[in-house]
Amino acid sequence: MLDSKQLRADAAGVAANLARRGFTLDVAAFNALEERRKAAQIESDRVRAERNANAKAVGIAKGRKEDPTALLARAEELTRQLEASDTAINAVQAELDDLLLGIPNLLHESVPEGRDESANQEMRRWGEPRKFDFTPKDHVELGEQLGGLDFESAARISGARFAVLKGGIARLHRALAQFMLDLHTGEHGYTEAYVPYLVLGPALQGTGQLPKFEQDLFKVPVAGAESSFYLIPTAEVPVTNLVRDSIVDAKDLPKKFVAHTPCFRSEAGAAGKDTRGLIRQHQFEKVELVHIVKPADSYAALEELTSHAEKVLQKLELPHRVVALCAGDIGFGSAKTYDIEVWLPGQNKYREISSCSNCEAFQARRMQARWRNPETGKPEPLHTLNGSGVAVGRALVAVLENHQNADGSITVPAALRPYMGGAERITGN
RNA sequence: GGAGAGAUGGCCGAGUGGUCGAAGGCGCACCCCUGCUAAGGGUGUAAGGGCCAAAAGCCCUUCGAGGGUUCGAAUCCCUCUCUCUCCGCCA
Repeated sequence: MLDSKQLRADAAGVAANLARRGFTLDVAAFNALEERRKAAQIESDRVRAERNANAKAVGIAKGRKEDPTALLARAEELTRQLEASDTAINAVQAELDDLLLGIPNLLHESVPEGRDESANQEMRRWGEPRKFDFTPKDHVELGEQLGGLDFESAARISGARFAVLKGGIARLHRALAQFMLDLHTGEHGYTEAYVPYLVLGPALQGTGQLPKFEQDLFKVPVAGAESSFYLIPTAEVPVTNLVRDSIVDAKDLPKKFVAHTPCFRSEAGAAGKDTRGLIRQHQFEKVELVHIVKPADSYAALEELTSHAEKVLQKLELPHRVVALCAGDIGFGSAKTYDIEVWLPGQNKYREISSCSNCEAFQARRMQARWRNPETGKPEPLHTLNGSGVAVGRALVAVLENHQNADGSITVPAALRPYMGGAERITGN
């Protein structure tokens, strides 16, 4: 959520920034609501102050054995007034919250202009797409030939957008996740976290998925309870919420977490898109990186986090490029995002395998996640960042397609062999 | 699932209807004294919001959450959540 002080002080500037993403901020509506809220709060505070003073006077009068009848009459009147002013303030506040929670984050000045992904800016490339002396297959064909990728069974069990992995490919999938965790904890200084996969609404509101994007989530009702669980769409949700409602000591920053979790997405708006293979599933695994940092450090942290995700692909010998998302393509809560795209020979193009975002204070404000700034002595919002390090399912796709051989077998990249019992190749069962 | 106990400020912990946002301690910050290795004294120290150009100051809210009783609730009542102990069950 945006800083409402900034919104009040510079509504036009905020609106101009949001317009870059194609979001129209109704400044007049905000100002009107804010005026109403302020008036209601002043009135409510005034009545409450009088009621408090009056109640105190009653106590004092009784202590002195004086007659409190007049004070009591006034008190009843004040209580009635208070009910009215509370109703008014609650109504305005609810409207204002709705408005504020639906406004996306401000963009960093370095974000390129543009309406859609065609305007994204390539920052760098690593590796050369391999020249095949045979026609490379895509991962679906490779996986089915190897007997390790079974979409038919998955469809029977759970319908579309699920997969069953078996044998060497299932192990490769597991190996990828283990490898990434070990790399990030061992070489990049992350603390591993194991977190809940079912979360409550406030956690999702903290990271920005709620209230606006409920249709993207799987909701799990609990018998007899009024609140439901949601399946996490990314580990970003439980991990970033580790600092919700807390004031972190400056000496404990930065915090860097890595977590491997399944992710669940309803893909409500993606009908017909990427229906082939493992690219877009309802359930997939991801290794997620989260940084909790001082505001002054967050852009350096974004570069660092992105480089950590790239390192995974480099060790797996997977050609890739880094792209700065343009204004119109950037996610709701992010101020700046780099996507990492891996080369997929089966599709003959680069496909997203990681998305690294600096959310600045956007999530921190929603979560009340703060640090005590030694310079001011005051609690101030932290900056939060997250990025995939990387998506395991898509990494599996990339390994299969990039390291395939003419006979349909897969060469296991050296970095993964320790996790594969030393195996150098995956062949059919 | 059953029975019981609890939830108060960064931490510990007092507080059962009225100047309680809350004693005391720890921690932290600053100051003073002393200076023979370790202490002694003082002051300050929650968050969120509002009025104000700003500071000062003042006001409101918050004692797990929500509701209720009351002129007035940390304190009484109800519901819920979480934690701990014992029993049951279980990976």
